[in-house]
Amino acid sequence: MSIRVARKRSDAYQHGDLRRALVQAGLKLLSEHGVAGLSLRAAAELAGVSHAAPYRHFRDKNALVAAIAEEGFKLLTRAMRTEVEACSSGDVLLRLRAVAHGYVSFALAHPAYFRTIFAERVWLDKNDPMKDSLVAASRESLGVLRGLIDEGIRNGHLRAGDPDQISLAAWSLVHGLSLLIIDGQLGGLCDTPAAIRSVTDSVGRLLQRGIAR
Amino acid sequence: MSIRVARKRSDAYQHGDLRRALVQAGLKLLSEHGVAGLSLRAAAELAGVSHAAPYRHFRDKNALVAAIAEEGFKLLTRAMRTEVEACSSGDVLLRLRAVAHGYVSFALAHPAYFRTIFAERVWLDKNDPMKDSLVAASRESLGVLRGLIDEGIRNGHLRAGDPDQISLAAWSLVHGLSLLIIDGQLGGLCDTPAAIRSVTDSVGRLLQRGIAR
DNA sequence: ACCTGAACACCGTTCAAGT
DNA sequence: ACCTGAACACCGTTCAAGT
Repeated sequence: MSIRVARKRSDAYQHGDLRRALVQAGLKLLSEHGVAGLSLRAAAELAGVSHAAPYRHFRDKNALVAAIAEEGFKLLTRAMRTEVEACSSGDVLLRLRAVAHGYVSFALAHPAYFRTIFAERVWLDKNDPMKDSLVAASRESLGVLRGLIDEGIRNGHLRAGDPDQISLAAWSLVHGLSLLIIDGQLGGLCDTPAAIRSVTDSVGRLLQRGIAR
Repeated sequence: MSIRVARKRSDAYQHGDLRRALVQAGLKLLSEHGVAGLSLRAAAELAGVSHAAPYRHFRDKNALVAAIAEEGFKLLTRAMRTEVEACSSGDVLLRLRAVAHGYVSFALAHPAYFRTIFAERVWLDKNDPMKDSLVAASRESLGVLRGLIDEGIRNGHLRAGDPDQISLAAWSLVHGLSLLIIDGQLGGLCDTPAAIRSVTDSVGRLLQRGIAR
């Protein structure tokens, strides 16, 4: 996907929607140059604006990263929902596997983006006024998984248990697997989409055997 | 733990063991100022040496990070071994839980360090001549987990299965859980050692139910 | 062989000044 | 209200020069 960044016309006094343009620029930088390539100055330049201009819209770099992360969670949520709907099965276990696949696939397709979403500094900055909406976006992402687990427990396809614990286990599993792959720990094990599905499924099945009735 | 960095005496021509001093300085910077606080220039200053001196020992910052990561894997390995030995049970499942606890505890005790160990750039740089020993250190870490799983399959405490798959699932689970906690995703759920053990155990049990005989 | 100091191209952040 | 340009304190990296 090619990301468009609205540039300020050089004869204009104002940009119009600089905030949005900076977020788009950040996404472009992340996807083209990785985490290290994301800088306020580079984003400002892509938006056709001076390097100090972003400070009218974000109080620091971390605030821009938080805005990008929020956008990222929405994309992650959509990626998981799309997989679940494509599955179109009544079987909760199959749909859980689809969510897992959506999660891992998103991470592999947008590694720098995925890492940025979970970058600690975004989460540990208590004063960020944007934090509420970021947390909301994150909860919605996790909600896709959580909803299926609740449903499985309710209709008896999953063994009775604490849904918080089960969600956390499932989330940890797909999160860890995603990071091990994109950090290169598995030595290029997952190059093809088929290989991704195979690894995700086989790892997921082991947990499923533990939580299924 | 307070980390000592050997400084060059200002009247001396050479440092003596600058390479080692820079790695120690890196560890100190990581533990005191986080990932963002780790810079070649700051490490050089801690070692009492000019900012260009490190380039006689590391071809770039990434090479220093790789050396730090190698040291980190050794500490991680020791942390897991210590937990397993303290467990002193013949039960593979109990010892697996001890390994899991060692892994997660290490991550929570040294978050910046843990993140650095797995930083993608360290792994994706194919040309780094140090990569072989880094990979060896990483394999030894994973070997602690892997050894227990092999043993469990051999003596029948674990269900028969592909040990690669089972190891990957277990590793993904503890890795994901560690990162979700240190990245603040769980909202300060794990503040006390008891809470860490409780979460690790409950999540681990779900996977164990899937892989135990 | 090992280290220094100056230099270059980047950062994030602040602030007075412009429109 | 929004943006610019200069400034400051940091980076990583290179390179001629010193011991």
